[in-house]
Amino acid sequence: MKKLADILSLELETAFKAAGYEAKYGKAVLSNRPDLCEYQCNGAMAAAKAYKKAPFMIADDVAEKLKGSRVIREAESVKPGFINIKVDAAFAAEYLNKMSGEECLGYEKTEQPKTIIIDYGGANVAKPLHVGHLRTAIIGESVKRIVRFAGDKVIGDVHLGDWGYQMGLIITELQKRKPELPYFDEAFEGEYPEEPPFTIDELEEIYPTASAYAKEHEDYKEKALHTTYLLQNGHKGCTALWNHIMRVSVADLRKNYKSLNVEFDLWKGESDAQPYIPEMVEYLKNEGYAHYDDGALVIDVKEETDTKEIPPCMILKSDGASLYGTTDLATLIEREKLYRPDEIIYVVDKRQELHFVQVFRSARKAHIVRDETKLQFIGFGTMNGKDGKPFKTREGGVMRLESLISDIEERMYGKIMENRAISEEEARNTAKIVGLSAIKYGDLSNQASKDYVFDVDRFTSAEGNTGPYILYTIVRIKSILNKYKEAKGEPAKGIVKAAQSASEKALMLELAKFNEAIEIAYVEKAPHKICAYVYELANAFNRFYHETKILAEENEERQASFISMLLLTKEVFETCIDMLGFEAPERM
RNA sequence: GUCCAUGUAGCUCAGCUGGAUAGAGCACACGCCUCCUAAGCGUGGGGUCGGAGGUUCAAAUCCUCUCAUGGACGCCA
Repeated sequence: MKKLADILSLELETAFKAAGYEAKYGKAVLSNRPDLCEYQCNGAMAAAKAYKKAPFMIADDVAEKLKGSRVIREAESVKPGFINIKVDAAFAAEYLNKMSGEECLGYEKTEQPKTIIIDYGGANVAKPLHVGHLRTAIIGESVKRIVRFAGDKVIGDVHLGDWGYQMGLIITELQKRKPELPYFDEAFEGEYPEEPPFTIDELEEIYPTASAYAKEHEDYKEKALHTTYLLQNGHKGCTALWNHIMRVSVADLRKNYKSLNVEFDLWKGESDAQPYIPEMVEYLKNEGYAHYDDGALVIDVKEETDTKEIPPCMILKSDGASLYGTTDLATLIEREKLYRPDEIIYVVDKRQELHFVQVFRSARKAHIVRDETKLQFIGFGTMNGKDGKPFKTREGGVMRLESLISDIEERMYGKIMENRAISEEEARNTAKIVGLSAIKYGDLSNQASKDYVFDVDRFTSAEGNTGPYILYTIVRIKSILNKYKEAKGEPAKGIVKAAQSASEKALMLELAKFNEAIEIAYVEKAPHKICAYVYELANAFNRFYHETKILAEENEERQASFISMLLLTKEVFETCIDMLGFEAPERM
């Protein structure tokens, strides 16, 4: 359904026209002086020049024509030429009732759904997730959910780092430790065992050990490089081991992502792109898109309008090996072939922006993607500690995601036990839910492209603009609804009556902004806009809550209206936080 | 060196396709639970919007210059 601001604009346009001015000046925007009005129109000042007339005279004319509007209850012309607007309370109630009857709470889904691939996560096989993987997972998941809600067909791809030197290292280290395994016996003819020769814990220990060892020992490093080569060229034993590594590691990754409420539709990796590379390289050479420069095969991506030198995109190193960009281009070939996406969104650290400029330009130039395929880079900033430097453990190492999460859960658990007398099991469970909201909201409430300070105390504190504060608000609503249900049965939707108090009306207008907030977040792919909206809504609700006795209200009709509004508020909240990637507990 | 981003209250951040007195939260000082979860609500102090010019009736917002910080700049991912 139409956004409230648009409905108001329509009224204004009509009024401007009726008063003899161009309709385009009649645009309603949210008031920046809530003490004076709810919406405002600045068009009279813009029109003043065109009509060579004092702005307040125009505003007067328009305000006069707005009298009798069903939507606008009050339109006042003020000082230089503002038109201050108050929405009709009955109309607002009507609007909410319509909202609660609609599938997406009044948000209009896109008419022509696009197919969009979101590339996020980027976990590395056999390496534990660490805080560096947090932002892409959280932001990517939220963008995915927003876009999906908006009606597009979305495919989330984790795009695993599952190919290359790291795998060679792991296999080499395995051979050193367990040389008797059949995978290393070139004469072995039988079936390899189904059981992997290691556990996930061993696997996660093996990589850092091997990596460190290789740096010190040249012969070991060469062996690892050779093993990588063997793997990439289909060596039987290596491939079998690689499959084991993949299975064990991916199972563990799934578990970890699940606890973050992050779900991928595709578990593709760099290895999936490899089969496309030889043909792609031939194609690039034959068609003249790529050429040799300093021994390396590159694609020139410079453009006339560049303000700085953009280096070429490298396809093959001078030793013939492929690179990051090669895999990315080959991945694009696969994606075009399998999914024909209208758009591909990469949620990646912003420091990689140049790399993606090179890849995108190469893909266009060489027609690896169709001209109409949109390629978008969403770069996010660094997660810093309280000292403003990249987030580290107290010892200065990289913090594993698991420990970060359990730290936060522990904190939330303590807080819950302080405040409520509930079973340990429920407290643990609630701590998980609330803890996740603390982490995610703390991240998402910042603009993605900026660096931000990850402050555990602040995020978990539940005072101010935090996940726990939002959840607390929702829990309050649930509590009232449950009590009402016990006493009077199932609450009824869509019977909201005109507001009678200021805080009630403020809440209603806040609810009515839902579709606009989602649209902005969708267009800008900006989860923090949803956070801002949810926070405003929570404030509006809590103010209303404080001065309104809902369950004690004696007027049945009025109480039913309150309850109906609460149902809608809860639904709006839950829809929003679902887009942020977390949920609310029953109690906290 | 070149290019990009950022700079808003003591701290953490919104606002940036120009509009009225620049907003939150934390912290600080107060006030509010015989009443639906006080993890709440309210009141107050706190600002050269990094600096200087310019465009405009109107600039935190647009343009130019400048300072500070961070980042990226062909064989890593």
